[in-house]
Amino acid sequence: METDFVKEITPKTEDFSQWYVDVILKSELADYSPVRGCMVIRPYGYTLWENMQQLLDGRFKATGHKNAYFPLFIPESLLQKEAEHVEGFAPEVAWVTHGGEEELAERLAVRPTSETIICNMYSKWIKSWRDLPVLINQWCNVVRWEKSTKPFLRTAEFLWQEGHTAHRTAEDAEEETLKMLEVYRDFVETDLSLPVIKGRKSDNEKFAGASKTYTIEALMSDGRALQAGTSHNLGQHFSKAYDITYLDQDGKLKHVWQTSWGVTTRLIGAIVMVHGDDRGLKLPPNIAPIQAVIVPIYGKQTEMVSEKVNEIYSELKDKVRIELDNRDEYTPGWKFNEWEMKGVPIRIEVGPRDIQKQQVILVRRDTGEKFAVSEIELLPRLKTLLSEIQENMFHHAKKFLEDNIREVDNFEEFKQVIDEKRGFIKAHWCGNIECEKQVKEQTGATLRCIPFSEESVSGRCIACNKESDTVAYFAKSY
RNA sequence: CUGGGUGUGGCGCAGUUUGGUAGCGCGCUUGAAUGGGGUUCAAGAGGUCGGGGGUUCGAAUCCCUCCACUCAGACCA
Repeated sequence: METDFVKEITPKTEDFSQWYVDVILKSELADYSPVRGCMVIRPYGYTLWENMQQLLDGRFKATGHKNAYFPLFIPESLLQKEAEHVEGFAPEVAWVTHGGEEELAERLAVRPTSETIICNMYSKWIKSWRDLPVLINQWCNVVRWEKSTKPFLRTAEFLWQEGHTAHRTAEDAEEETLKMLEVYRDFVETDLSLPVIKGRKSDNEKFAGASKTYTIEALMSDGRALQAGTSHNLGQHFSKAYDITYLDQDGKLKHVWQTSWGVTTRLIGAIVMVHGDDRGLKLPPNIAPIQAVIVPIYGKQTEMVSEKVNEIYSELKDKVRIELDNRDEYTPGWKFNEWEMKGVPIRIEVGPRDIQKQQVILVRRDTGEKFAVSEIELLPRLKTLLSEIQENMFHHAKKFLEDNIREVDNFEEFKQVIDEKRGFIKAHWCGNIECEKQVKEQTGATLRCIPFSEESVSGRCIACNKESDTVAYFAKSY
C-alpha cells in the first residue's frame, strides 16, 4: 500500500540504491551538480547539517575544544613529510598548478584532510609543556578525488569537522582519542537515533599515519555497514615528521602526542539509509529542520480554519520548529505525502470538525499513528511526542542492528551469512593480516572493528582456525 | 580504474531496428471550482534530442570520439 502514496520513489525492496537516490532528490536534501562527483546540498539538507553541527559543536566546546580555520591549500612539500600519510592519500589528492595563467613554483594540494598544515602550525605554536594540551577543531570542506561517488556517502568534496589535538603524554592522547569517540557515539545515538558499534580498526584498516584508529560502525537497512565516525591516536608519527616539540618540566625536549577525529556529511546518508522507508525520509526530531507541520483542511469554512491555524502557529513557532503549510494550490492529501516524504516527524491536521471539538489531529511519521489531542494539551503533547519519536526511532534501529549481528564459527557459515543475510558477523580472528585479507577476498566482507565491549572468550580464527581470544565484527560495507 | 546500463522540454518515457525535420504522461503558468490521504475542467508556456566530429540532399535515428549519471567490483569518510 505504501507505494501508492509517493509514486516517484522506487520501493526499497525493488532497488535499494535507486530508492536511496530517489529519496535524496525528491525530498530536496541534495541535487547533482555540473561538477563531476560533487553534489549541491540544498537548503533542506543544509539546515539538517546545521542542526547536526550545532549539537556536535556544543559537545566539542563542553570538552574544552575551540574552533579555528586553516587554509584550503597545502604546499606539496609540506604534505610529503609523513610518508605513510602521503602514500595513503596520494591517489585522491586534487592539485592546483596555476594561478591565473602562471604556473606555480610549487603545486598546492587541495586539502584531503588537514593534519599536515595543522602540524606545521603546531610546531610554531608549541614550545613548552605549559602550552599543552592544544585542543582545536575545524569545520570545513575537504576534497578527495574519488573514482565512484554517491550522494552524501562518497563525494569528491564533502563537509566535515576535523579535531586536531596535541598532548604531553601518550596516555593523555589515548584518553582524548577515546573521549572523542564517545562524544561521537553519544551524538549519533542520542541525536541521530543511529545505534553504533564502538571499536578499534585493524592495522590494515586504520587511518594513514595513525597508531590506532577507533571507529563507530552503523548498519544500514540493506545490511551493509557504514563507518560513521573515526578517532585516531596519531602517536608521535606526525610530531616527529613535522618537528612538534616542547620543553618538559624535566628540562628535556620531547615530541608531542597527537590525535585527530572527524565526522562528515556522510552521516546524513546514514540517517536516510537507516530510518527511511518507501514513503521517503524519516528524520529524528532533534535534528529535523521541521519538527511539526500544520496542514489546514479548509472545507467550506476557509476563514474560520485559516484563523485557527494561524493562532496555533504563532503560539507554537518559538517553542518547536514548526511550519504552517497554507498553500492553496495543493490538497491536504497531497501535502500529507509531501511532508511524509520529507520526513517531518509530526503532522498536525486542523479542519472544521476539529475546531468544533476544540482539538487537532496529530499523526506520527515513525509509526503512522493518528490521534486527536485537545487544543489545550497540544504544546506539552508535542514536546513529549517529539522525544518519544526520537527514542522510538533509536530502538527500532537498535533492534534491527541486534537482529543482524550473527555469531559464526566456521568459514562456510560465514560465507553463507554474507551472501544470504549480510549484516554484521561476529567471529574470532587471530590478528593476522593475511587472515583478514583472505576473508575480504573470498567473501567481500571487511573487518569493520574489534569491539570494546566483548569480554575475551577463546575460540578459533575464522580463517586459519588458530586459537584466538580476539573477536571482530565483519561486514560488507559502503 | 575494470565491466554492464542509461542519456530526447523540469521529471518519467515513446520515437532509433527500416534516416524525411519531435510526441505522450506528470509537473509548470493563468482562471474557475474543489479541499479529512497525490482533486477536476479549460486555456497556455516550454526541446540546438548529453558534447564534438563524420556519412548523407537530409541525422534523435548510421559511424567515430569525448563526457556525465547509474549499477556491480577494486580504493576510500
